[in-house]
Amino acid sequence: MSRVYLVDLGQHVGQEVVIDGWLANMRSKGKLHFLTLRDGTAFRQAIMSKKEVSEEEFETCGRAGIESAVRLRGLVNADDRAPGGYELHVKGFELLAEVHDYPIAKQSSDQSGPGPDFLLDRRHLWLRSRKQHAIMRVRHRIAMTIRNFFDERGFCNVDAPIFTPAACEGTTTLFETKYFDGQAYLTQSGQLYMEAAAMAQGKVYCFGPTFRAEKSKTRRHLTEFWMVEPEIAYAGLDDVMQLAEDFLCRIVADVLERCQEELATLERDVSKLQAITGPFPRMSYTEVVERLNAEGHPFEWGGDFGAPDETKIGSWSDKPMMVHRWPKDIKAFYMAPDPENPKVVLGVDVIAPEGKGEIIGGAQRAHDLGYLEDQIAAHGLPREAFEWYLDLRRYGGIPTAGFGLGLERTVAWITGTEHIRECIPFPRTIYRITP
RNA sequence: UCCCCGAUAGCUCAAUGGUAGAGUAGGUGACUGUUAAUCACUUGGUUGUUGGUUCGAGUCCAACUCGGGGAGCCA
Repeated sequence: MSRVYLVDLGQHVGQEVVIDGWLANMRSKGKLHFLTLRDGTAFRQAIMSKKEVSEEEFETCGRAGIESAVRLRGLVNADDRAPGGYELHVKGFELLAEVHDYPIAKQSSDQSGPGPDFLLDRRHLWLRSRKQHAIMRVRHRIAMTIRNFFDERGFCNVDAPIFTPAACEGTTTLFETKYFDGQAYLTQSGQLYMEAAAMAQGKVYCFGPTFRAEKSKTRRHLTEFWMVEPEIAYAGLDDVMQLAEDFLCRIVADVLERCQEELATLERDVSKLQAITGPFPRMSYTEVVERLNAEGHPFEWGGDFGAPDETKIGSWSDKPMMVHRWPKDIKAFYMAPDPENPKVVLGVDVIAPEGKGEIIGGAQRAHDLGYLEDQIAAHGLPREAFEWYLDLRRYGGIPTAGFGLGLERTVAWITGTEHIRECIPFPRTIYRITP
């Protein structure tokens, strides 16, 4: 008799097995206990009949509270009445850790659950719930797909530093920290380092945490989030748009294939995900502005899109929308100017469907030394901090291109989660740094 | 930094300025196929803090504290 994980229960029908887990829920009906077990791999049902266990085991189990740790021995049966199709008929019960006051109560169908602050204060326990478990599994699958996708395409993983000497993009607020006798900042993007790496390795990506000290209080913002940033040497805007499209299609396809149970738990409308196939619509910024105005949604050329604008743009397609060639004045200093129109730069934003907002920002990088020097000065950035970056143009400078994808926003879109804070294990927001 | 909203039982929320309520969770009991079980009974309160108006404040006013949504900014 061997210990078995709940997810593998179906492979042991007719066998007697041992399950180590926790009591996610229990319903008692007279001389029967229905236990919902979880062990990290899945949630499955066990049934304990009074006549098949000792009096003491039956009573002890009946008194055990939610989240008690239990070891069960029993026979695996296939049964259509059991969620998941299989259940354990208990023959032996051992209470490993008794719990009677678990702080997160189960919710009833016609009542709303606990509020966000209550649950976030107990995030270390909330992670055990079905929904949070499913979201973390999808997050894991996306993270694995990110690494697999780039590895299969010959990208080298070159990670960027967390401590940086200055802003990568200048405009956004950085977290400051002491660094021995001096000062350092937490990275807001690994991109500049990826440009250096791309000129060493050809095709590279970094994948790690990123920090923004913006005082944003919205469902789309965290102060610490994960970003994957590929960068390719000898590549342009069109290359990077195609890469982003292939990348998103692969992520969606992998989740659809390997996270079916999680998507069901999350009650995700999978038809919305099945619609995510190439090609994605591509519109220039100027075309978007013209269409917005044509549809009675006034918008002046030169501004950045707000949330209502993004929602409108997102409504034009069931697929991610690629908006390219943005006004130079509202984009970062390093973006390459469009040779056909000096007022715009070769950048692209990808707006996710279903109102989930921007998930990708990318660009072809300016490789002309003089242009970059002018841009650094025009943005008021400290020239000394960028000397190494300018070296990339002095020594073999060629066009590189890449993008950044926000992991949590992608998880929120694919899982259909309203708040980004549920898409990272321990969220960091402007008012929260615990647990 | 700005705008809007909120704070009442462990949790989610009600309560014309006039006795503090319900659901749920917890507790006790019943039930051999439950699916977030059901049914009966039951414990549970310094209404965020401070001050004010009033015969009387959960309710009206002010300030403060904490939080939520959004703007800006961005992944």
